[in-house]
Amino acid sequence: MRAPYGLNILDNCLTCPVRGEHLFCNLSPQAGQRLNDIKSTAVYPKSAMLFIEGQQPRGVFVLCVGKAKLSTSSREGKTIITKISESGDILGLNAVISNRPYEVTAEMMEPGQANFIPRDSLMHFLKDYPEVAVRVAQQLSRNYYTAYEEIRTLGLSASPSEKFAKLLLSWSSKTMQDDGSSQVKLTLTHEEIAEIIGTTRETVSRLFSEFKKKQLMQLKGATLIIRSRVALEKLVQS
Amino acid sequence: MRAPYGLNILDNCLTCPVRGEHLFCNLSPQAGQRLNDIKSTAVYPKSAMLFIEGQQPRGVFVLCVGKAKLSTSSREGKTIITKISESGDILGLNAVISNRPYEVTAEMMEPGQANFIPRDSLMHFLKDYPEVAVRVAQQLSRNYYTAYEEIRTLGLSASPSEKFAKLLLSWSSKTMQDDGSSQVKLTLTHEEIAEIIGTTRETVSRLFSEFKKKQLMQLKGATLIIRSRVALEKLVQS
DNA sequence: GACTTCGGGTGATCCAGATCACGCACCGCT
DNA sequence: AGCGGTGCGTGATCTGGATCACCCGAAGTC
Repeated sequence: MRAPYGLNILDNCLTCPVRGEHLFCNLSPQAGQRLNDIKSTAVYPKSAMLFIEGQQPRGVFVLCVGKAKLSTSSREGKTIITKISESGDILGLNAVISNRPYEVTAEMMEPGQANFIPRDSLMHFLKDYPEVAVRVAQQLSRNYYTAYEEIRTLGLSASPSEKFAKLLLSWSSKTMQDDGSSQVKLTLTHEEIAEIIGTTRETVSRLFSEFKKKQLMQLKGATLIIRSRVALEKLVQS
Repeated sequence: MRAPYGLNILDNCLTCPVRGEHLFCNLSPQAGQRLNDIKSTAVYPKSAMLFIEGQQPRGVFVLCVGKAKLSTSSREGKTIITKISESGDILGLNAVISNRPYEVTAEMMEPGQANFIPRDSLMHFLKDYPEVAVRVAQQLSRNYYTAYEEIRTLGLSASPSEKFAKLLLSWSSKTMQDDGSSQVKLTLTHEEIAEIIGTTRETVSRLFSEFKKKQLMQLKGATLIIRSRVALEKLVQS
């Protein structure tokens, strides 16, 4: 299914994986060249940690292949997953720009590959190519919006069912069909889903049963079929 | 107590209110001049809305005098306050940079004054003065950290008591004494505090009694006396 | 084959905090 | 005074999920 990772894709890894809409796309030739010079590529096994919450920011990672989960933990070990990053995403940008410790832990969920750009090189790069600095600002601002959405979800939507419905909707919007239904490969465990919506594994289990019973979704093997977005949206308040 | 607001302070309003550490400080003379040209100043009464969640971004506001509360609401009217902004803060920057609707509502909590910079002017300003663009990126990144803290608080710390303790700590850190105690003027209603920590007014009332009983704090008129940070910190987990 | 490990399902119990429902003090009215 | 509005304190009740405690099946692995 997924493209194999290997040297053959290294080259186009920084060059606009899908729709060419990400940070380092459509740069001037010089900027592109410079970027190529300062980046280095590495392959990571499953469960590899790109960086860990609290570490000093070494640099940013541009995820090329594989998914990574971003999470924070409290001292007692409670963990929340704030984002599942995919190919093309830039990880660690905030920490690097503001020179504060990484605020999350980034862990590969499957074998994959990423470009690394050291902090110093990146900062110089931004100084030399102001066009890129503006792009970075916009990227940061998008990150902020995502975070804000998260705040709204956590702060405004009370019940686990609501957050679960939101999560399903966010999944379904990626693979929309014309008739309003959609199919998603379910790669997360109940435990992980629980950490995303801030509840317990048991509750997630019960939510699955409940939603199936209510005909909101259906499960065939690892394929999740979302029946109607409309019904889900009714569950979502905020 | 608070300095009166009036024309006499207009001029230094953009020039580094306290420690000169904010976005538009220490600019080159040209940049400073340009900034002066594109800004305009206005006075706002209590309860004035600088902008409202969902509006198209007209521009940014630099708060000069007065406090403003930033909040989001769900459709059913549940509201959370995400930040109490004070003099020197820049409001609406994210929306303007990314050209998305304002993600919060900004409402003056007391009469005050702010500089307004229209979106277009600001964007041109950033293009012309790349040094400032980097500063903006850093400011955005700080905003992001604040948002992230909020997520941690909402997502990781379970109980209202914990969040309340956190809030008290954040207040106390502004006016620290040597002996670890501190005094704060309490300007918020229980209702507002409830909206900050995501609970109900009644619970906030009970938290006040509880914390007083536990000798964690004391209330003299509108002055809140925080006894020991250490004890509060024990309540805070994440 | 016997083992552990991991993900998942489900019932029973419990409790913090939301909700409801008051009463009370204070302030600005006219 | 008399009145409404607003903020606060507190009891009584109810309930959604966390927690605990199992069991089960599938997939390694020795």
